Amino acid sequence: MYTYSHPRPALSVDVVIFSLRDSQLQVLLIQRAGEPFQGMWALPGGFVRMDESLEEAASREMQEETGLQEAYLEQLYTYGEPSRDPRGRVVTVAYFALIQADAVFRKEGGSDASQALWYPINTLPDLAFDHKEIIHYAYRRLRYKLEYSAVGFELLPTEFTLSEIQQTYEMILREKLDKRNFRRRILQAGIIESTDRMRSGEGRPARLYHYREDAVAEVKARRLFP
Amino acid sequence: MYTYSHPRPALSVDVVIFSLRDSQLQVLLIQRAGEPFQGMWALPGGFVRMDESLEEAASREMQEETGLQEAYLEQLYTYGEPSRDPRGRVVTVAYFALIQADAVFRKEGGSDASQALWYPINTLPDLAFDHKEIIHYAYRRLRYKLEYSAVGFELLPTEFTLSEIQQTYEMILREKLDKRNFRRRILQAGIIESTDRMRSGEGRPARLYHYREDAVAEVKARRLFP
DNA sequence: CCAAAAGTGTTTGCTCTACACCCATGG
DNA sequence: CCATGGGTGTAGAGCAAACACTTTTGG
Repeated sequence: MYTYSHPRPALSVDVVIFSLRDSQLQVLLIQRAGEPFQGMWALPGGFVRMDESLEEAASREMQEETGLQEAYLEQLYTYGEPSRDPRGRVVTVAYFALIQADAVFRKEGGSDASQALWYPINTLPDLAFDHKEIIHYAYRRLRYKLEYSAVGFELLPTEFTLSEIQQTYEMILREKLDKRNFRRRILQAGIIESTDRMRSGEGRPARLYHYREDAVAEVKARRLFP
Repeated sequence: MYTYSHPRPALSVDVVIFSLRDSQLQVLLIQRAGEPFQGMWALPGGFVRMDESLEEAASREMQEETGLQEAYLEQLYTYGEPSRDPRGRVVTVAYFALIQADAVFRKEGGSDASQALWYPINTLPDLAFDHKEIIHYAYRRLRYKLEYSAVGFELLPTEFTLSEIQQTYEMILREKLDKRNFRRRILQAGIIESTDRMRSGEGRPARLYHYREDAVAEVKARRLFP
């Protein structure tokens, strides 16, 4: 069943890196230096090395582009259409990553990227390969997970106000939420704790909260047939 | 960024094939003919060919083992730990498949499998590679999807009674469901239609229903923060 | 004192859950 | 006529949604 000498597809990882920047959900893209799709934008990614796991490869690519090692990282889907890369067979394992808004970010791209830039999810440029499809799927998964898990906190700094969480949710879900219901729910869920610190800005200062690492925030989906 | 001459992992697909047999959820396994793990049981699978997509490869493997081409097939996860295959680097894309209970089944295994057998999900034998982990993840996903989608119908014959659906759900979820609530929900969901046919067995004959192909049965998960 | 954002409860409707008896058929 | 599984409705509890005003600070 398993043999050793046969033609093999190349195997790469691509990472959809999300972050909140300028009050928008943005994706990190790099501009392609060479052919094909020269000058077009693409997801950070590269080939999987023989001695690293897929997750390590994704983490390494992210580190190379952003300087960040610690982030929420989740495998998304594996794309393997024979025609997805014009140069030959390349199968890619896509990951999606969430970066905290206050994380340090190394501006200049990694070794092999000519340029790295953040793009708002709603105004993406033309993308190389099937990367547009990958990003849209990642965005769909993010919205979906937001509804039944606490993944949204991965995008926030370690301390945040209730209004900031709500804005995050509104931004990603693209809908307005009721302030009182939102606060009641999130507090009842027991996944955040209030600190004794406040943040001053315009208007009345807001209490700062932080995410409870030990929180079990998975919520059972409503069953079709319970 | 992309180059062409570099060592590449081998790429395979493995398929977790579920079916209801003898009123139990069962998985199709093959017995390994050669080393490593000779004589142990494993998932049907094999290498991806250069000219086929991943889904085509999974479908082909399923066809070789079961004789079935038409089935529900969904990509599950890609496993790529460098040490998962003792012979070298093999990355595998796992799929899960659901086969209707009344589907014709070619008993003898395919070309390279010495033997193929159905095992109840609760009494699996020792498994080669990381296949136990893969099956458990597939089972978890199946249970999960059952709760918010109509995927359960993929396991049923084209016509079925309400009791049969309920038994299917109870079997997979491993819990007893209330008959009246179950029936009300499934009928209100509008994903099945009654026929004018009945099935006689012991006791009062039961009305037969069939699945509406055009049904939109995804149910919004209960939101943590709506 | 005014602008800006933070913070706070209650009512109403709907959905989920629990629960028990009669019906139709075959032997 | 009896055993077997099929089929049916309702009341109570808990959850989700809608909704507006007061509080605190900085300028």
